[in-house]
Amino acid sequence: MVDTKTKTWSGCPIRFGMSQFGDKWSFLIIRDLMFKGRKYYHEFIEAGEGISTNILAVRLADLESSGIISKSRDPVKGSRYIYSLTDKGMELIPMMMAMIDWAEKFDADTEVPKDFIDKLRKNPQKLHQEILKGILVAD
Amino acid sequence: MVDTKTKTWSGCPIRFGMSQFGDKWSFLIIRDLMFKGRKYYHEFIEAGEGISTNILAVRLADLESSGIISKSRDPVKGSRYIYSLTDKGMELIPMMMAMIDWAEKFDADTEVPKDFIDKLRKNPQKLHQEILKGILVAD
DNA sequence: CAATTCACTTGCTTTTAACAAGTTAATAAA
DNA sequence: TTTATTAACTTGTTAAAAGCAAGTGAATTG
Repeated sequence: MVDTKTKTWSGCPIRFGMSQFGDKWSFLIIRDLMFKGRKYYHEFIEAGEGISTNILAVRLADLESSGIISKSRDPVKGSRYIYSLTDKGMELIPMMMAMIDWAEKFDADTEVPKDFIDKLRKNPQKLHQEILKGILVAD
Repeated sequence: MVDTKTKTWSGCPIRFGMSQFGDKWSFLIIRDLMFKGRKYYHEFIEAGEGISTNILAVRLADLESSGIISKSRDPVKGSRYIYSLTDKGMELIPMMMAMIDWAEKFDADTEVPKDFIDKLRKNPQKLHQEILKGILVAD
């Protein structure tokens, strides 16, 4: 995506957000990095959402050029890369938590672990910190 | 959009959110309704983002069928409709506020009124209430 | 050093969005 | 009481993006 048209494409914060991560696949990649512990290309593919390889490559490149994620060689296995959220990406945690909170209210089929939702509603800042520290237990 | 494929398309809250409002135009329409006081078809067109009429019609219909917005005849001028956020739509306020907060931090060009940002950071619940009551002064 | 794994890239088909023009329903003006 | 006008869409066509399948090239393992 990364919309380059729309005159200057700035001024409005929502428009800015959309220009940086405003599509389904970007959200799902950020979710994987933020909550699911996924960090490799093949893990995003295998997440089962059905993203195609070319689209994943473009989204990862876009998110990287937006400074939301960063890419580095895996020191353990040099043939692969590790993707991770930058500070800028991590600062999307509150927005993602708000979205999870909303979805849990309105979708009966949404399966968020109970203690995650409890923590989210009782002590969001603590949950935020846990996610930052990577203590979060992946569901 | 409204993705009907993806086996059951439920379980994950982020995926659910994406299925209901997960594209640029939906976000911008919600923004217009939530913060800009726009409520007519022509106002969304004239918002200047460049949405085309057919896409706007589809997005409005999708958001309505998701229960995020509702549509009714304008009592003053019966030839037009009024679109408004439902309670479900209003509950997206925290998510939108989190997004605005984020964008303001990372986009130098984002122009959010200072008192809006101040309120957002000092007393988000009060701001939330003001938006609900429609007291919000459009920028 | 041959084979394999991982991370893409390329080419083609299908779907979605953008653009322009036309249609319909409800007032407002003549 | 036609006639025009405004508002809200539809429809048809073109352009762009996504989905799919197969191929490529750099590491690393056997």
